[in-house]
Amino acid sequence: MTTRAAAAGEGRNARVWAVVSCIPRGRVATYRQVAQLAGIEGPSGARQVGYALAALDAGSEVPWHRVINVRGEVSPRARAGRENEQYERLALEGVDCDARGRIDLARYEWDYGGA
DNA sequence: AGCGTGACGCAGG
DNA sequence: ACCTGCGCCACGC
Repeated sequence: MTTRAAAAGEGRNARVWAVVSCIPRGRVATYRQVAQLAGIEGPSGARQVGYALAALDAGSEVPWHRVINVRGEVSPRARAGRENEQYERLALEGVDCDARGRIDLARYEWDYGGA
């Protein structure tokens, strides 16, 4: 599963995790946004972020649940069950989604420039 | 040194 | 608004 990526040796994934850790509670950021803040520019930057989060270790202090896709949805993962956890964690922070499982980005998207 | 794994975003229809 | 195809990089074995 290629997890536990660079637990000690920090590479690009650590960069992503650092950015995600900066997302305020009650806010969400898109993969694309995290990629940009992490300095990963490119058409597939968001994917690189997804890879980095996928490599995150369970029990990590990184608020990975605050990262969603541009549609305002939780990206479907390989392992079923975790997806629900993400929505649950967000709900605990006051981030709700509609019946379709979509989060209002206009309302919850992290505005790093306004803080 | 090479292959498989893995949480996306955009353009086009 | 929805669906489909394509591009992409880091890490473990």
